[in-house]
Amino acid sequence: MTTQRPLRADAERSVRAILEAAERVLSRDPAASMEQIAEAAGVARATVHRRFTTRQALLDAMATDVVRQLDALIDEARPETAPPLVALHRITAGVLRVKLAWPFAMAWSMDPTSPLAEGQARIATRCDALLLRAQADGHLPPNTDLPWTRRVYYALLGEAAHTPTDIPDPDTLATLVLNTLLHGVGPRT
Amino acid sequence: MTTQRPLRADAERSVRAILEAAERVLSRDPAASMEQIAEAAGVARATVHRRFTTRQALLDAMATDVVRQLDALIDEARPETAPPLVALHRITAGVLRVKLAWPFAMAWSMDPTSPLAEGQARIATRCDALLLRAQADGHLPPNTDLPWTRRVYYALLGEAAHTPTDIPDPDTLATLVLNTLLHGVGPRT
DNA sequence: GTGATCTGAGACAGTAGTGTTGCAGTTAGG
DNA sequence: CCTAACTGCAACACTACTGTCTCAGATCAC
Repeated sequence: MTTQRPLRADAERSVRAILEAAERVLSRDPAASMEQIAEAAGVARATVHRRFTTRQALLDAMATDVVRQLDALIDEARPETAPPLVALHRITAGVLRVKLAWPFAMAWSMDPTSPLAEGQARIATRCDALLLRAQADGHLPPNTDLPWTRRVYYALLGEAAHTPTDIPDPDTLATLVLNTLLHGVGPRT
Repeated sequence: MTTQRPLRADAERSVRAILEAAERVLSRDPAASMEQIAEAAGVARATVHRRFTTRQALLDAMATDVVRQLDALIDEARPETAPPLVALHRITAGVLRVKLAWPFAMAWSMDPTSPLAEGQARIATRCDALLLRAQADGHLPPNTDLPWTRRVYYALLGEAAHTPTDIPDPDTLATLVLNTLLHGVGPRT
């Protein structure tokens, strides 16, 4: 939808500026107009429509970009070969980085009404596979409810990314998320 | 804003129908128009505007109603006298009931951009007080991060309410939420 | 029953956003 | 350097929603 033949350098710059501006503006107000996005990007409204024929196309581009980042980040964590908890920590920190930089795109791309069911499902599957490895290593009980576990994991990620403190460290947050996921907030016996 | 002198019986009925229709429609599409809401309520669009001068007024009324339900439900759980975990279970089940019946109003009333900061804060305070009692009874460790605990609790409530299964039982869900909150998904040692 | 209140229907003006187009001027790239 | 690609600007048609108003008729409350 967005690319047909390679764009010229300045056009490529416009695309980036628009995507980043859209993130800034929409994370503050999801109903913001194309005009507000254009203004924040420092381009004319017509230019936004030239690069993204429709508002929906812009949102899709943002979501696609985020999903691509997530896939890449999971690859880098070596989820099939690294020790499960290590891979889990890497992925958690990586996802938090993306969430902190692209909160709107992230939320939208994982929304059930978003047109990225395929990407969502692929990521969920990879997540489940890693959780199964963790289970095999005894970090999860044999009778674990896998869907519930994944949903709790997602929810904790979302919550951690909303931390009010300034400039949170993704690795610290990842530790918090995984500790909470595995052991809850109750006393360690 | 909404009530000045007691409404006539039929007007009261319209108000209820509109509120319930708004919940149905907006939980499917948060951007739905007043016309769609009116149609779902079985009244004319003008009637919606007569009862709620503005779209915002309608949303506020929904949120206010939900906050009132939450306060009542917390009262009934006797959070200051009942054993902390018992009160917590009652409240959890109650909140889940409200969340299942009023998902949109609930989300909107707890949204940071919603104009109900006061109610949100009061409920958070009551929640914290109960968590402190649980801590005093040894159900939470002494060094507990209370805000994080509360946010995890909220997140788990939200996740449990999105359970895809049909007609989930609030008490079963409450047990799941509290077990996960206190012990996580890892193996019980 | 009677008057006050509420409703549906329809029309109205006003606002705001979307997506398109044409054109003159700028910029990138071979 | 010269062409093709890109941009800003301004205008345009279009759609959709909001909020208001009027009025005739239904419904409630006393």
